[in-house]
Amino acid sequence: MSLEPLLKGLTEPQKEAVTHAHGPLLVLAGPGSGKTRVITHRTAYLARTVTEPRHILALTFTNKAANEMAERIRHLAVEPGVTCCTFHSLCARLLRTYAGRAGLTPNFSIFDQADQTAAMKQAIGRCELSTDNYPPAKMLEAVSQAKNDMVLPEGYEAYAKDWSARSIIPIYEAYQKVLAEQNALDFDDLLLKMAYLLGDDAELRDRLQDQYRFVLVDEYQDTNHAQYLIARGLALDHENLCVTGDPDQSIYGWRGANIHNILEFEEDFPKAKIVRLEKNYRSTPQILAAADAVIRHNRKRKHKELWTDNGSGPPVHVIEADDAQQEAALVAETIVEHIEGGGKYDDVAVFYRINALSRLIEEALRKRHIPYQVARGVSFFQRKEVKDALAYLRLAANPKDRVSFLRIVNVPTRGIGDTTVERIIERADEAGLSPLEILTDPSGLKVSAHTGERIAWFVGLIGEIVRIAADENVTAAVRHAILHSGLRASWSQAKDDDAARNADELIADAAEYDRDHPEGGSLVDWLQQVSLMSEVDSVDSEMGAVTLMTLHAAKGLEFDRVLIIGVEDGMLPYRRHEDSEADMEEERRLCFVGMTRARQSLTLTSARFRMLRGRGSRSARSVFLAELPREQVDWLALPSERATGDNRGYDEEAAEAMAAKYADWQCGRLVRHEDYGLGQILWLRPAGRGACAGIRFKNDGSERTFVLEQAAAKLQVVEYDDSGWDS
DNA sequence: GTAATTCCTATTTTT
DNA sequence: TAGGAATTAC
Ligand SMILES: Nc1ncnc2c1ncn2[C@@H]1O[C@H](COP(=O)(O)OP(=O)(O)OP(=O)(O)O)[C@@H](O)[C@H]1O
Repeated sequence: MSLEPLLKGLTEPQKEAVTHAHGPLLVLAGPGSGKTRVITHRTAYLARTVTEPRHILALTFTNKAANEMAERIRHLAVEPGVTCCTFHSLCARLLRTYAGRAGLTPNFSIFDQADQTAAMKQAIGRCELSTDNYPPAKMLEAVSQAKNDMVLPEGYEAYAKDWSARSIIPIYEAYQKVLAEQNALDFDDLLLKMAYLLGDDAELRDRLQDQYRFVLVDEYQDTNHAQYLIARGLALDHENLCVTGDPDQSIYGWRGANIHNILEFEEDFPKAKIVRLEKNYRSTPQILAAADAVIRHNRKRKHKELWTDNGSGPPVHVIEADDAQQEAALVAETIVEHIEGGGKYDDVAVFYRINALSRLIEEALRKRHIPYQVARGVSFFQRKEVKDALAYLRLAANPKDRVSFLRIVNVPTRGIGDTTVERIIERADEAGLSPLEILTDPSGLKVSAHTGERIAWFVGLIGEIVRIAADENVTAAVRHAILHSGLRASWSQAKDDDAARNADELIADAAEYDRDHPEGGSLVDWLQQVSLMSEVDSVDSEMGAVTLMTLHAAKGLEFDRVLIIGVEDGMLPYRRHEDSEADMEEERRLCFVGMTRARQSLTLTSARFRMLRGRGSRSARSVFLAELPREQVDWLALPSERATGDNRGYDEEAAEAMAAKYADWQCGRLVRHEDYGLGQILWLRPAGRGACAGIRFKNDGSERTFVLEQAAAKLQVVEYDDSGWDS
């Protein structure tokens, strides 16, 4: 196969990026402009001209994206050998291969959220602190943030913003110790350890640079500092690093993603070539115009032109429903009409800001017999029964995994109760051994003969799993764990059919793994794959079903018809508490990402009233709806059936009037207040018949809230000043 | 040591 | 509202 077809379907700038083989390259472009396509074709091009497949590393944001890319690369007549995966799986693989250099053993466990919480509780306990004053979730958040910034406990003092933040140093230290003792890493450790290893071990760095002579990173705007160091470390000398991304689609700031990685790429790599793609191949002009109108309201951005040749489509739809049930029914109705018009279920996706919103939609779809799939890859593996089954396997793979041990020593109940477990743990801590090692030789444990028997049986079971995993395959080990642990029996006794079904699904997953890895597969590797699963991985775009997922999970995907639900003030933009403020710019980018997934038709819906957290709440119109180009949008505001008169935020005329009156008021704009001086608008939101604004003042750095109608006399907008990024 | 009950709280987004 | 955690009864 010649190179011809590889380059044929590309525009000039795309071709430029694909064929610019050596040196740093930044592809900076808006949605649907073919960034992922460039990465794919470039990989194929490199593999077939200047290097071999095994010397190419392509990093993606999700496993699904990695698999799809691998598939497309194959279709471009490239021999196998390209490494195509996420940062996390790359690091996990390398850390296993070079475990010794990183001070690990190759069978380390990877701790997910629940495991991390368990480990954190242990750590807090060891510090003799209470989880009341030091909530594990909060502690983990702080630790994760530090790790994303490559800060170790030793460096935390300088990193901590204030005195009180330092109080977590001993907890952070203890947490790391707890993980190390169990031969476990959390998600962030995978990146952090790899980044440090690359920085410290020049020999390894050279070796890896020689292995990966060309590095490509998609969705670069959402990489964190550790990922940045890894990418840079792998390309330090050859500088064959190609990154693509769109600052307007950075939506993981809350997880430590650093938008400056992409903004400062040129400074990091002065020799960088920059390619901009401005033509959108995905969406209709109507969708692009609407998305652009919204994202324009972000002040901290550089505008990018985006145009399309695509034919005109229907106007963007807005549906303002009375309540969430009605909204869900209308979504279902829209989908039914789509099918009656000859469309397919596959073409349709429903996005929402938080997972909880999927429920009503699911109900409505079921009522109309609409097939659907929910992107919930991860939560399957977080189900109690699945985690229980996995704990047996993880313990078999890594006997030091105390979290897994504690999870299932007595699940299902087998007569190894709290007192016995306490004694085991005590002994383990004294002897510096793992609980399982203590049980292997329980002579020093003062337990009854009966308990001793149970213990011996348990140790035997784990041993069997180890043997089966080594001699047979993963499927057999999983099946053995579920069957012989008594888990299956306990579920059928409790008539828990769901649990049994999920266990079967787990076995099926293992079977698929065994099929895909006729050789070279292992329990450790399967467990790793399971741990690093991403949310969208389970989505099948050809299964004849409507797809439901969060806006975050939608990144990088595309659908003919997109519906975004819950576009209400407080939901999108999301506000956690009534009085907290959303990161408006990131919320707006999230909305933008969702909108730009649509090829043909885009519908935004909202509900004036919805039940949430067990109580009802009313909400005002989202600013993002107000930012849409009114004249180009087909707007349907359903009349309120509730004659309470209590939907102030939705008073049409008031909203219109407010929009006109405060047209100049936008986030990021500078304002002057008679008393406080110069300030910047941090956020705006409708309130009653007017608007509320949060403003940070330059003089004293204070943040104050104003009701605009009341403050109008003292507060005014400073004339337009495009101060861009540094404002 | 186990099972049942109540209570009680936490719910953004995810690798 | 729903899930887990703690408390209570057996
Ligand atoms: N030169 C081209 N000719 C025809 N179609 C193209 C071309 N480039 C891209 N496309 C199509 O446009 C769509 C979007 O491409 P792609 O997913 O690569 O964009 P992207 O920039 O990565 O998007 P996003 O940032 O929104 O995820 C895809 O369906 C792709 O096939």
